[in-house]
Amino acid sequence: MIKDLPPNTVERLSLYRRRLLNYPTTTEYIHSHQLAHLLKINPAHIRRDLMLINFTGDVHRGYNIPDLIVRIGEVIDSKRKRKICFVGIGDLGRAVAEYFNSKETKLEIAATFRIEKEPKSQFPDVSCYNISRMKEIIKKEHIELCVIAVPRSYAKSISKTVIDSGVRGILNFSSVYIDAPDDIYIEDYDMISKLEKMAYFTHEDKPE
Amino acid sequence: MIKDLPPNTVERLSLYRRRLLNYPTTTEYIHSHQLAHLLKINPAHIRRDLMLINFTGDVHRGYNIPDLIVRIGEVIDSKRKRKICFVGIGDLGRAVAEYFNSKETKLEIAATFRIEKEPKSQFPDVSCYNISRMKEIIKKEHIELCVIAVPRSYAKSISKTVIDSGVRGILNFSSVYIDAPDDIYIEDYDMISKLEKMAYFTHEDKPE
DNA sequence: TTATCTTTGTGAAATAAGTAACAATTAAAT
DNA sequence: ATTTAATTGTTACTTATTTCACAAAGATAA
Repeated sequence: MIKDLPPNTVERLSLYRRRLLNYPTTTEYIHSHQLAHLLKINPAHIRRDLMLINFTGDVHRGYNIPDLIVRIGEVIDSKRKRKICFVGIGDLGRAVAEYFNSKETKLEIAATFRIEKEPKSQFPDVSCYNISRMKEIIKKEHIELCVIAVPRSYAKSISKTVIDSGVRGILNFSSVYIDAPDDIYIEDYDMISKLEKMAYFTHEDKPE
Repeated sequence: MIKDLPPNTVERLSLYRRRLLNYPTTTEYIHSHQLAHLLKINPAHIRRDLMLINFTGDVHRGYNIPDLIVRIGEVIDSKRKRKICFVGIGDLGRAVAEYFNSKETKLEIAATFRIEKEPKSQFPDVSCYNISRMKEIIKKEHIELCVIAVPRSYAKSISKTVIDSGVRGILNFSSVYIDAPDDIYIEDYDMISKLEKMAYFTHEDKPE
């Protein structure tokens, strides 16, 4: 862990690592502009972020990939494992779950919850419960982080339950307002507003 | 439609409207600080955004809700309907789909695609096809926007197909790099980096 | 050996995003 | 009629984020 990095830098460091983990293992070094290209950002941005975490590269070969992966881990990962649960998020969860099996991450999917009465598990090694058991399981498993992607009508009470259960952070896809104490980290993602923004910036009939 | 609004303003305007549509219908006016509270932002921010779209409020009653909803539509919506497809996104899609039935939106889910050989539709009125039929359907239906949430191994070829089919914008949840021409709007959302960021900002063992 | 070229590391500059502050306004209370 | 109180609209300010631009370093080629 390192001091107080800007939120955007933390997020980018995580992205750098993900990209590097998928980089051809035959290459040992990468230049700032190569990594920048993969992320569609400016090379100076990369250099600046790495400067912030005191990681230096070689003027000619660039940055050593394995070392950088390790360094990013030292900086953004906590020492212990952090447990996550997914509430009502099937497909998207499956799309990202493969990463959670890598030993590079300190995050672990400890449980999933669904609205159906007797849900079947979507992931091989992760149990899936009905939402009525959330509080019990979250406490028992010491789950700290939570992703919520349920319809409006459920979201409010579910968020209340997970907060009561001791969760420290929520990634909220549900588009409802979550009222939480200041020490709970809430990140809202509203897919519809992203789509409406995308619609705005992709249509031609712009002039009023 | 109106001039060139900052991307973040467009996104917020969309959020304002969503919140207002869910506001109790008995209330006709809302103050900047009330709306700000719902969005966890600063009231001045609201006033600024509404200033940008030339919407004025009443010094005492605040902003007229129905009028504001209309004005936001004039500003960010296109005149015609825009069709969207979801690829490999079941649950999250379902969680947001209810909004697309409202006549306030110009967005319409025209099709969903899944990896399974013979997928069943998740939405009452939307057909679901196997991904092999994407190009055909996207062209036939004139689908312009696309949300991709498939596992890594599929993402690359799917994004290529949808771009070839004429889609104008992609919301990419898949964490793979999408190489697209400049006139295609790509918005990447990486859930894992969000979770890693959340983990960083919610753990106590911060000092190095 | 010398010149050329490329890339890092980083201060400075530029841009974007968000917040504060307050005059102007006017309803409601006195 | 006068005061009080609240809220908008807007300018100025602050902070955050991104990009530029270039010296320093050193490999490679001439």
